[in-house]
Amino acid sequence: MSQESEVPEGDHFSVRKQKLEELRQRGREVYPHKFERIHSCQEAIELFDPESDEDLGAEVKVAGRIRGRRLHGKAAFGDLVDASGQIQIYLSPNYLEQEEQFEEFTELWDLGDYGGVRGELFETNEGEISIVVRELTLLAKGLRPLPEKFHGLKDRELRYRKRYLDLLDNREVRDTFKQRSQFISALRRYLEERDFLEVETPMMQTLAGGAEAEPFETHHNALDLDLYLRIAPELFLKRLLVGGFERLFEINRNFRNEGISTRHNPEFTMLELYWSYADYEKIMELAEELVSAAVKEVAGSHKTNFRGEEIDWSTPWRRLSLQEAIEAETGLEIAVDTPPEETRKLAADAGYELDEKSTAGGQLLELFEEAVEAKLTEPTFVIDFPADVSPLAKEHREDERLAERFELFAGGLEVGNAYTELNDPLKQRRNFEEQADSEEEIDDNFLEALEYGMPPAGGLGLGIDRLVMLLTDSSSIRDVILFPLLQPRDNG
RNA sequence: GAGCCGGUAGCUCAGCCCGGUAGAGCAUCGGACUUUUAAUCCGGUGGCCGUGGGUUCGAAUCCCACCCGGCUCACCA
Repeated sequence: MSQESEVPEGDHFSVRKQKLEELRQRGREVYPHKFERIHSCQEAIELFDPESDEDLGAEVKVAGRIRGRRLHGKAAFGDLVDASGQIQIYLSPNYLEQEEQFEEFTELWDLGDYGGVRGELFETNEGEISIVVRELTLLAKGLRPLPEKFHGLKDRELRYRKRYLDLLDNREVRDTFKQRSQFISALRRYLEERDFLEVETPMMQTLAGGAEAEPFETHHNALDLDLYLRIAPELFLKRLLVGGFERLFEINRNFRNEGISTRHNPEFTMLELYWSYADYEKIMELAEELVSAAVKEVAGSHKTNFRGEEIDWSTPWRRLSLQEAIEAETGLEIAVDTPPEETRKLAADAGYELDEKSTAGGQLLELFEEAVEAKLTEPTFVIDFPADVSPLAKEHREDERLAERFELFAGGLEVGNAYTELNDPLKQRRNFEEQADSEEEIDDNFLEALEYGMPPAGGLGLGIDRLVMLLTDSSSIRDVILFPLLQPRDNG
């Protein structure tokens, strides 16, 4: 530096602020507006010609964050990182156009600062393609130290609260979220290519219907109107079937005011699609083609690993009825209309403690969830659910005690739910009335829409977060949601 | 909501059983060093030991409550 160092001791933050001031006093812009980057780090490396006899190769102009720095008196090395990768920069007063930039770099720059670099490519004695720096531009001063590079950021709480640091330090995290994006993009493309229309329906609803879940409540001031965040888009998407859209889908958030777990975040992403004139058989074919194609596209293979087990997404997928699934796992043959107390007793004898449910179907479902669900590793359609737990599904064409409904499981997780949609407005009203608690309001506007005539249709819901968990071998849903909900803290 | 585990320097971690006044590596600061790459060498700074209470002459350490997080379970998708 010019005379004595102006950088006294102190904590990281104040030391860096003083360096920033010192740079400003030297006339340096600390947060410039732009930088004409010409090459990514990766492109710069690829530009290097190992055959050339020249000491110095092509001129490049790169920008990124300084993640490593090795100072050697009159020489210095730095690692410049951008989204494409990283490249080493080499500084020496001999090469810099402004010699004083050398001590700026060694004394006033810090790890984590953003910088732009112009210089020529060369290969070091150790064989690393590097840039000998001619001109150095500070692009943004960092005031806090980044987590240590070698061990990375490990603290789970910090990783969720400060996801930007997690992304900076942990490559797997970056890869997971890239794959999430690619997966959703692949699903969308597949559906668009088949003439499905993407729509958006209300997140804020006066009645939270389409699923059974506790909603979040909110309020519109100007209308003085209580509203709910949606728990499902289903009832609105079906209105659009009435409106004549024959193939449609929505990829968006649902909100459920329930417990948080490794499989549950209060807001989560669902794909829901509806297809006029299709039934649940056709929806099964679509679902397996859609998901296996998207998995293949993102993973490069139909096989993925989840919690140490391989999942093979090749079609066709296994199909078995709910009753078959229960019998295969427990040996219990239980009819859909076996009274709930009896089912509970039979299950208890077989070693399954069930919560009390009011309906026969509810008790059967409980047994399935308890005994079977976690064991369904390979993609499996469990079909033909009890009608009394499927109020939005059409009754089974061969057995009115059943609904034409399937759920999709993989890796022990429920990832999909689908029906031949109920389009009989009178039956739908009866189902709502039978199901509704006395307090609960029925969505009359939806029923009115059905009364105008909804075409026969199949519908499907896919839990995107859980599919991404399976795709990326993430054991917690928080690892596939960039900012999972956490209890707020003072610092974060 | 319940059970178990965890919270010590900016980061990664020891110390806790068995109480005696706070440690390491990286980062940071000062010094040496012109091809290093987890650079190296020498010397420093840095802590309300999650919060509050209790026991004790003395608490990071033992006890109680609470906060935050993780895992398992419950509710659910």
